[in-house]
Amino acid sequence: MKPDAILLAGPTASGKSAKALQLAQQHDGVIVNTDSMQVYPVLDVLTARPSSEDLARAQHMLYGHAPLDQPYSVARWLDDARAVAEAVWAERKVPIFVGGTGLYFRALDHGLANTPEINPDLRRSVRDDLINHGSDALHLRLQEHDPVGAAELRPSDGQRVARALEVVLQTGKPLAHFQAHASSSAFLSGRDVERYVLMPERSDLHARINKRARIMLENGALEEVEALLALELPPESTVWRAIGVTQLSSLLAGELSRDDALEALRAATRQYAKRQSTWFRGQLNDQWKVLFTNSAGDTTDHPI
RNA sequence: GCCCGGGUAGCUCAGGGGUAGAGCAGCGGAUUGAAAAUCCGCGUGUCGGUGGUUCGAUUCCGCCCCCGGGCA
Repeated sequence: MKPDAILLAGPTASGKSAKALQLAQQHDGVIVNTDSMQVYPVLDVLTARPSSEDLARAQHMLYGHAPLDQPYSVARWLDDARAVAEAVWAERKVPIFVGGTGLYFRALDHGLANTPEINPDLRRSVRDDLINHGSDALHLRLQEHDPVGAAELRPSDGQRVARALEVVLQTGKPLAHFQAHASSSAFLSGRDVERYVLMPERSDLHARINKRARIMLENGALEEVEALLALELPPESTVWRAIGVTQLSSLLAGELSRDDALEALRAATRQYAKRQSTWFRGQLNDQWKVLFTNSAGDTTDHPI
């Protein structure tokens, strides 16, 4: 029995790509990227996109398709994912959503609030204020317009404060107003969905991350960052946030030795994997099945 | 062999007669339109070993071990 869709989550370097290929071959599936950085081109190696061998073994969608100089977001991704899923279903195939971005999986499962598109000028002005005046100042403004929302956010959480502020400034309604209303974007609801999350033993995951970072550096990650820098993208481009960009830029600038840059890349990746693990532990519901792999390589599965 | 300097958290190091503290690493948590983002919390330790002085030693003294550097 084929499911309508399969969700495969897991921290970075947990072996998602290999598992995804296995599932794709088993179910005549199409692999759909569910990672916020692999949507961009250029940093193929550094963002650990599937290799050309992997791409040849199954159909892959939403990898490297997002222009670097335009804003992309979970909402755009969710629209793209729905379009892809419908096309895959039309071919009577199974979409397999694979990635490490917890928020994207949350959007798949629960949809997003129906918040209107924010005017780009307003958006930029709020983000500029965040940079120029700090998140505390922004939080004070939020208190005037949306005291309830402000009370729920830490004044130091600039990103969420800015988001709440831009919504209330444009719509006159607090963000919570939109979040409280069910959205129509949870297009998987009512379908037969299998959900898996890969959870390797932490020490094993660290070893895999450390090894992969070295291989990334040997396989052209540095040249990718050089190519990215040459594009002279605006500072607000999301791709600058990809792990490794700052570390390898420092290496290119001569501010870090190769060994120090490698260690910094590894540490940042380990920290990211930890945040991902926290998300999966805390946010995924009992419809998810955990595939736990211990350091001996044995995998056991259990409900989350 | 002798003379210095050093041995304190996973790493780099500070401290000093009342069982110790920073940075980094690490660990836990939050997460609704930049989410690989953003934010919150937590020192995890035979203070090299062993004798001695002392009410009390990681701190002072002796001896031993180890790591640097110098003189031979």
